[in-house]
Amino acid sequence: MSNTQAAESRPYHHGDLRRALIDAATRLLETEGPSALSLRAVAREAGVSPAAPYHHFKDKSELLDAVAAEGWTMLDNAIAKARAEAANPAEALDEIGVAYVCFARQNPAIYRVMYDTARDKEDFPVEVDGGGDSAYCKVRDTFIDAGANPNDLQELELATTAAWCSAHGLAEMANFKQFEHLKAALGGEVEFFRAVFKRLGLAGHLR
Amino acid sequence: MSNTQAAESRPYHHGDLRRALIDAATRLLETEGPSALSLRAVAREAGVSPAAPYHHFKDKSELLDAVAAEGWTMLDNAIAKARAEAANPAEALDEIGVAYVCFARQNPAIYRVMYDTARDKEDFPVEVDGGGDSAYCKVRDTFIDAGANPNDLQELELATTAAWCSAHGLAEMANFKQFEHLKAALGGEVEFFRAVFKRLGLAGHLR
DNA sequence: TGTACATCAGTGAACGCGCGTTCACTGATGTAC
DNA sequence: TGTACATCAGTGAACGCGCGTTCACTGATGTAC
Repeated sequence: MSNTQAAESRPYHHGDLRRALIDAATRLLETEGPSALSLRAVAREAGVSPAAPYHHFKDKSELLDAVAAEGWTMLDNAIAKARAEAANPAEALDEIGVAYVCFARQNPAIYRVMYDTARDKEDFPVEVDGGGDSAYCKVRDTFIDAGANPNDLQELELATTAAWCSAHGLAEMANFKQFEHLKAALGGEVEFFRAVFKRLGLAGHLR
Repeated sequence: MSNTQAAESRPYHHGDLRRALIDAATRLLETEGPSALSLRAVAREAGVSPAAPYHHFKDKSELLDAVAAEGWTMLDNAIAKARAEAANPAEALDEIGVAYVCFARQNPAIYRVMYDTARDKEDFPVEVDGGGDSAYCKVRDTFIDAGANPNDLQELELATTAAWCSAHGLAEMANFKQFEHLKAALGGEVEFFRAVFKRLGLAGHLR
């Protein structure tokens, strides 16, 4: 009806279909769940034909990779924020954990895709080596801040791994019904997460 | 060709098709991966027609539930064994963790199905309440053996949850390439798992 | 500034596929008398 | 022990479906002269 090129009319070419497809996939993922995520459904959600995505992604898995990559960036940011806002390094470890699990709880389907694609590649999408600023490195550096010996690399990696696995495990199980009375007793879900990390005492027995 | 009713000829009725279907699903899962697990493929693997499974399972998800249930039983047994064989309660906590992760590593696809069906139900398939002998209860009781106050239920549940989440997280990430040099440095995968649990110090700071 | 043309980003119809499930059926098994 | 019959556990063909991907195409955009 309208011939303006504003919001309601479809543009001649799509401003940025790549972006729109990633957003559409994310939206679908969170509203319909991972099993509903087909390339056709993503195209439908974005309002383009089923063939259009192929101009931006080699195939379906490349789209999923892009969604996952965006998820890791979001998670990186959440961790950086938690670290920056913590009062001290020991608290930072707990708060990073809380932020991690909160991210997973708020974006469960994206979180799922992040690990599914990682598992397929048998590859952690965060650089473990090198002085990068990946999420993994941020956690490791926080252990050093908290008093870990920066020269005992093995101990440092074990500590980081242990912390990361705990957070991932909690993230995956956080929605189980069995935890509901614990959450209620502790005054909320976030408090429950914090209590679990405090119980783990991540920074408690550094040499 | 043969008219004996021994192994090579198909029996008139199938001795125990329900069992055979669960086994076929398990086999497919571990050889082809979760995405290959269709009801038709399971029937094919078991050597029956696509409609045959419907005499034993309402639908596909009921088959998956049965596979998952079997997995939980296997995991329960592995945990019971580790607990029984440990020299003392504190060691038992670590060894239960190791046994847990080893089970997941040896049956990755079943493990995946176990948690996928659990997640769909938002339900831990181990009884948390009641004096049952589920895996969860075994871990909790081991904490009591190790000196936890049996009357501080909240602390007890937090400890059990923290331990369980750690094990689950490690199980999901154990195959990532980034851990390979840690495994090598520690003398093997199992030693790596043990080191992570020791680092977590599960029993270390009980009141 | 205007025109010719290559390139790019879409369309929509079509392909072949495997899926979950249903259906009417058949042949073996178990039971009542 | 023998027969009639209900029940049970299979078969195999068929259904409709949505999927990933390809194809020839078209219309808008950008560039060279």
